[in-house]
Order: sequence, then structure tokens, then C-alpha cells
Amino acid sequence: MDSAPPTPPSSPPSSPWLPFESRRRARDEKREAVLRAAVQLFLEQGYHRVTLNEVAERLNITKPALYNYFRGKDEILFECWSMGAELVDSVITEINAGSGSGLARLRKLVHAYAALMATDFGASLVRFDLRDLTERNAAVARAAKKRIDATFRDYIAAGMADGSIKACDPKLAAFAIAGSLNWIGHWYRRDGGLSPTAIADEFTARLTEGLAAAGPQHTIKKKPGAPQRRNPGRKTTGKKRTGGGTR
Amino acid sequence: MDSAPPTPPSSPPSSPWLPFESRRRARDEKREAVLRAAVQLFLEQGYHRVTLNEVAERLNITKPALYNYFRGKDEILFECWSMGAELVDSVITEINAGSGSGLARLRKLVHAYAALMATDFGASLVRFDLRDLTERNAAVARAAKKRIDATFRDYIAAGMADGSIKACDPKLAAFAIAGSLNWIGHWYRRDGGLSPTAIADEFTARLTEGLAAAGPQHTIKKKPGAPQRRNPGRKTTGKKRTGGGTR
DNA sequence: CCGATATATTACCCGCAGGTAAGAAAAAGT
DNA sequence: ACTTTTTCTTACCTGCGGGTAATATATCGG
Repeated sequence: MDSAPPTPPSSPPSSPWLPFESRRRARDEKREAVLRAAVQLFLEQGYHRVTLNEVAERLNITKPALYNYFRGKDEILFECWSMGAELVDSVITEINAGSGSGLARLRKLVHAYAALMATDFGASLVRFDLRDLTERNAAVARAAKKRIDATFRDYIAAGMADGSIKACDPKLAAFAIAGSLNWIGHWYRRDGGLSPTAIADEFTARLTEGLAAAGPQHTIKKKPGAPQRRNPGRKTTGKKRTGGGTR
Repeated sequence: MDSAPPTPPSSPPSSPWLPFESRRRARDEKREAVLRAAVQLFLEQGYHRVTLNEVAERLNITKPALYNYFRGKDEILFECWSMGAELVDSVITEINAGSGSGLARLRKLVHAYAALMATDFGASLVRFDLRDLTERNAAVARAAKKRIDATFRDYIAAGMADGSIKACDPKLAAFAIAGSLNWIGHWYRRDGGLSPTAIADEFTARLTEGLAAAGPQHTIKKKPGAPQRRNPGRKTTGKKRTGGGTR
């Protein structure tokens, strides 16, 4: 079918954008535009109150055109959710790749997760109802959630093992922290007085100070300005999907 | 008041409409039975997926009979929500009537609120979407939420004033605590391994330990076994409604 | 310029669930 | 026993919104 066209047979740099590539790219961009419009509307009004006509209208197209990119409304919902899940996954991967004590890792995770909750796709992780998905997709989503939850617990357990976190029940501690963070997705408003980074900083401190073992090495060191890059996960085109939008 | 009815055999949550026989009972009890059935279904399946036929069926009646007690589906939702709000309100009233430092009050609130989140009407407070309500009822609900949030902040501020809580931002601290508690309503399952009181105890400790000012007088004293009474707020009949279910 | 392939549109279907009308069946009043 | 009132049922209406079929329009390969 579409063998990857690494380089065109005979066309010199005169026309660097091959029709192939550009076409597929245009398609992906449109697909993503649909998701952006949809996630915004879903968050604003709630999934059930948003009609596909509205989604289409916001994109200056008509409803059936959406079916060129998605099989149905619930698949759009799932793909929005997956976008958020991928963001979290990439955060976790990055932290795992780095080094640090359990507490340090936990703080990184809390910070990044808090900031994510202030984005559309991030908030969709906790504000969408998985029961609106097909059973198959819901299972994928549940699995992803479980992985995230496990990561919190792992970091806490690791922290207890390496002495950076004092003794506690990892399960309930993780619930408490994750719950607090997830709730951000419910109350955060872009037009509110709080910036995402301010929230992330404050929550990082507030949620981990109770866990830190006594000792000078576990005090909170504020990171320098280092502006976290916006839009962390948009580097590659052919990302592995979290699960594939199977029906 | 409600003496255990002679319910001989029959089904799960006792339904006043036991097939065909004795269908006479106080109107209010029937009304409340509708709410209990509804809140359960709404939490189980989600408001939009529950049909009035299902609600009615569970009560051994038919859909239009519901309209003798409620004006429509959204009013049922609102009344369920209000039940939860009343429970919280009575908790707050009780704490305000008592004495104690800001921290002590906060701990009482956290404990009671955590336990409430493990009940149906309590969970409905955070799991129902206010956008499903009429604008008028939604406004009532928003006001109630705001009052609750204000109470958290007040206790924290009071604690800072009386020295039982160390310096922090009351607004964000309240968000962190309330978020953590609210999330209980999303993950708690009756059939899980955790009892409501265990959760409440643990969360009370976990969420306030980071706030307590240094000093011996602010350590956590575990309450003795004293089994909190189930069903705390059901004493009076003519309760003032939170706002009256106006349309 | 001509098919082929995507992409979008107009017009339609239809199932579902909230809501209502009219009247039966109890309960209560007399 | 009769009306009257409350409660509940059967049968129906209706609008909304997801999804589809048939068709037009652009784009590309040649």
C-alpha cells in the first residue's frame, strides 16, 4: 500500500513537499484539529451535551465529514483521552530515565502532573467518563490509569526503601496525592488567578512535605526558572498509540 | 420514626411498593425511596445512561408515577445532590457549634467529609455534573459548594491565627485537601478492601500532618473505637431544604 | 483532459428516552 | 354506597442526535 516514500525517485529539491507526505500530513493535522475542537467542547459543555454538529460547525465543516477521520463520537472521546494519557506516559518515561531518590522522582511527577491537569487533554483524563467508551476502549483506559497509579505507588515505595520518604501506606498516600492532583482538572480555569506553574509548585510542596523523611537532604529545592517546554509530546509523527482505537 | 418495617422477605433496598400489596405509605417515604434508587443508579451507570423507566422499574412502578413526586429527571438529580449537601451542612453546623482549634476543627471536618464521600448521597456531591441541572438549581448547588469550600479555608485561616496550623496559602491548601477528599467519591467501592472509617482516619492524618505547627499539642490523637453512627443526618422530618427545588 | 481516490455535502433514517393525556384503581372522605 | 382525591397505568407524542446513503467537488496520477 503506502510504502514509505523516503525520497522521491527523481524530483530534486525543487519541490521538497511531496504530495504523498503533504497529503497524509494534512490529514493528520485535520484529525488533530478535530480532537482539539472536540476536547474543548467536551470539557466546556460535557460529552453528552455536545453534538457532532457542533463539533463540525466549529471546524467549518459538516457532521458527516467527521466520519472520514473517526468511526463515531465515542472514538473521538477515546482519542482525546488517549492524547492525555500519552502526555502522562511521556512524563513518566522521562522521569524513569533520569535519576533521583524516590522522593525526588515523586516530586517531579507531581509537578508535571499538576501542570498537565491544567491543559485540555490532561483534564480530559479525569473529567471524561470511561463508561462512555466502548468496553474495549474502556479497558485500555483503565489499564493506563492503573499504570499511572502504580507509578505513584512505586515512587513512594522506592522513597521509603531509599529513606527519602518516611513510613506510610503507599496505596493510600498515592490516592491522597493523585486525588488532590486530579481535582485540579475539575477546578482549574484558564482565566482564574492562578498560573499552572504556580499551582504545580505549590502542590508539589504541599503534597510531599508531609511525606519527606526528616533530614537536610530532603528539603525542597526550588528549580530555577527553567521554563518547561510547552507541548512536550509533539515530536514524532508516528507515535505508538496508547492502545489503538479499536472498537 | 422509621421503625423497621415488617419487611418480611423481599429484595435489596426495601421498596415500599412491594408488588401489589400494601401500597400505602407516607408520601415522603416514597419520595425518598425514589431518591435512593435514583442516586444508586446514577452513580452506577451515570446520569445520562439511566432512564426513568429503569428507576421506576427498580421500584416496581412505572415511569409516569415518578411524576407524582418530581417534575422531571433533572429535579430528581438535584434532590439527590441536595441530600448530600444537607449531610455536609449538618456536619459543618455541628463542628461550628463545638469548640477546638482551627486544626482540630479541620481534622473533624476532614474526617467526617471523608466518611461522607463513601456514601451514595455524599458521592453524588462530587460525581454529578451540575450542568445537568436547570440554571436555577445549578446556582443553588454552586452556592452550597462555595460555602463548603469557604469552610475549609476558614478553618485553615483560623488555625493559622490560633497557631495550630503553620503558615500557608489557605486557598491552595483547601484545594489540595478538598480535592483529595472529593476524589474518594470517585474511587471508593463498597466492596473494596478499605472501610470508610479506615479511609477517614488515614486521610485525616495524611492531609493534616503537613499543616500542623510544630508542638506537642498538635499531635494526632486517635479517637477511641466509638463507632460513628451510620446515617448521621436523618433526624428531623421537616428539614429545611438547601434551596428548594425550584425550576 | 481523464479516470481514480479522497473528501465533503445534502438529505434522510430511526431509535431512544423524556415527557404528556386520559383514564383506571385505590384511598379517603361523607 | 356514593363521590372526591390521590396515585398509578396504558398508550402515545415528539425532538433530538448519532449514524448512513447517495452524491457532488476537489486533488492527484497519468
